[in-house]
Amino acid sequence: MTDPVGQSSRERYRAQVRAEIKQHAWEQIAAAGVPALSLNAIAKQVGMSGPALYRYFASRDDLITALIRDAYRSLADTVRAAFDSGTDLLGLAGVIREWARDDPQRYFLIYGTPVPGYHAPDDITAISFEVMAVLLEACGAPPADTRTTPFDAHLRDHRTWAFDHPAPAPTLHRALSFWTRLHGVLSLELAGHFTGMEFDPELLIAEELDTLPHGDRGLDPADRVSG
Amino acid sequence: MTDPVGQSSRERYRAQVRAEIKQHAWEQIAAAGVPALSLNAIAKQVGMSGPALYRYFASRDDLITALIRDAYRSLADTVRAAFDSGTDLLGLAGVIREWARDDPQRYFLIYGTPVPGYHAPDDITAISFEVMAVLLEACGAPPADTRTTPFDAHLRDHRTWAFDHPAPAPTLHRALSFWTRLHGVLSLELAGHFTGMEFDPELLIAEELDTLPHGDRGLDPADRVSG
DNA sequence: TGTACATCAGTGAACGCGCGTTCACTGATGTAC
DNA sequence: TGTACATCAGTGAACGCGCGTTCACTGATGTAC
Repeated sequence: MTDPVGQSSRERYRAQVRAEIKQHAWEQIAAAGVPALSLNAIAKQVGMSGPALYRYFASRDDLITALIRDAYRSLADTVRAAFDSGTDLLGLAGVIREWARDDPQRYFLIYGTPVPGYHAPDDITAISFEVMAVLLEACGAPPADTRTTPFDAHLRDHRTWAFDHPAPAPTLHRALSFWTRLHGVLSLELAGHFTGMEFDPELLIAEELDTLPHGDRGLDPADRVSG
Repeated sequence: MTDPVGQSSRERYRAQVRAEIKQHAWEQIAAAGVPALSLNAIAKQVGMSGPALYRYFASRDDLITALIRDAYRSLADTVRAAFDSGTDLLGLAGVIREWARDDPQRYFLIYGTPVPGYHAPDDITAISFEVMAVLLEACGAPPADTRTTPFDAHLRDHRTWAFDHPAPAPTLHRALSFWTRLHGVLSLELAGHFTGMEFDPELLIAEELDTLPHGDRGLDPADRVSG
C-alpha cells in the first residue's frame, strides 16, 4: 500500500492532518499572536478532540517549533527561487517584503521578540543560513578596485561563520547591510511604527539598497575611503 | 499631610508600591517574556495577595500599558539627555544600543512583535514622537547644495506627520535612515540572529551611520546624484 | 488635643475558565499468512 | 481470497494547575470638627 513517493496511505493521511493542524495554528497566530495559540482550540477547528493532537505533535512547543521551521523553509525557498530566476537585490527585497506582509505574524515568529532561553534546533538555524547564502550569492564579487572600509577589515578577521560560502569581506559587508537595512524598515513597518507617517516604505527600501556599500551605483570607490 | 510636591503620604506610598510592582513585572518579563507575566506571581514577590494589585492597576493589560509607557519614556529621556549634552548621531546610536542591551525585553516590548489588534493610547504615541523629534534635531539641516534623491522628492509630498517639527525632506530622510538602519542591526543582534557570526555589531552600526544620506562624510554631494 | 468619621490598602474565599497533558479504551485500517 | 493479528487514529474522562478577576470584609491611616 505504498505509492511512488514511498508513502503508505497512512503516512499520507498523517501528513495531511499535520498540515491541516498547522494551517489552523497559523490562522490563530495571525489573529491573536503566538501567546494565544491553543491546542484545544485548534483541535476544535480541525474537528477532533484535544488529546488527538498528540498523535501529531508531541507538545505545544513541538508544534510551534514546526511552525518556525516551516516559516524559515518558506522564506528560504522563496528567496532561492527568486534569485535562481534572475532577480536582483532590489527584487529580492521586494520578494522578502511581500513574503513578510503576506503574514506579518509569520515574519515576527522568526524575526520578532525572542523567547528568553529558547534555542532553535540545529536544522532550523541551518535553514536560516540558506537565506544568508542566497544573499551572499546575490551580492556577488565586489569591484576589484574597491577600497576596504574599517568594517571590511574587521570582517576579514571575523568571517569563519561564512566558510561554507566563502566570500570576500566586501561581499559579506554588502550582504549584512542589505539584510539589516531591509529588516530595519520591514520590522518597523510591520509593527506599525510608521503609522501616521504617510511615506511609502518601498521607496525608502529602494534607496537604502541603492546606496549599499561596494555597489556599482553611488560613488566612485576612490571617494569611499574616508575614515 | 502634604509635602512640598503636593503629594499626600498616601499618594507617595501608592507611587512607591506601583513602582515596586512594575519593577517585579520587568524582572518577570526579562526572565521569560511578556506572555509569562502573571499578576499573582508579582503579588507574591511584592509580598501581598493577588487581588491587592487591583488597588494599583485596573487589569493585567493596564499594567502592561504602563510598562510600555515607561519604556518609551525611558528611551525618550535617555535620547533627549544625550543629545542635549552634545552627543552626535553616532553617539546617540551608542546610547540607544546601550539602552536596548540593558534590557532587551524592554526594547522588544516596544519594537518587537506587535499584538494583533492592540493600539497604544495616544499619550504613548506622543512619547514615541519625542524620540523622532530628537533625531530630527540631531540630523540637522542638510548642506545647501545637496541634490535630492527620489525618496527626498517623495518625502516632500508626504511629511505632514512631521509638521510639529518642520524639517526639510533631506533631514527627514536622514533621520529615517538612521532610525531604520539602527533598528535593523539592533533587533537582529538582540534577537540572536547574529549568533555564530563573530563580527562586532557596533562596527557595522558605525559604518552604516557613516554612510547616511546627505551626510558630510562619505562622498561629495555631486557624486550622489545617480539614478 | 481628642473624638467621630471617611478613606482606602489589603485579605481570603470563591468563581469560572481554559490550559496542556495522561490514560485506558474503542474501533477502524493495514499487514501477513 | 479469507482470516488473525498488529498498528494506530481518535475518544472521553480526568488531573492538576494557575490564571485574571469579583466580592464582602477587616483594620489601619488620614481628615474634620
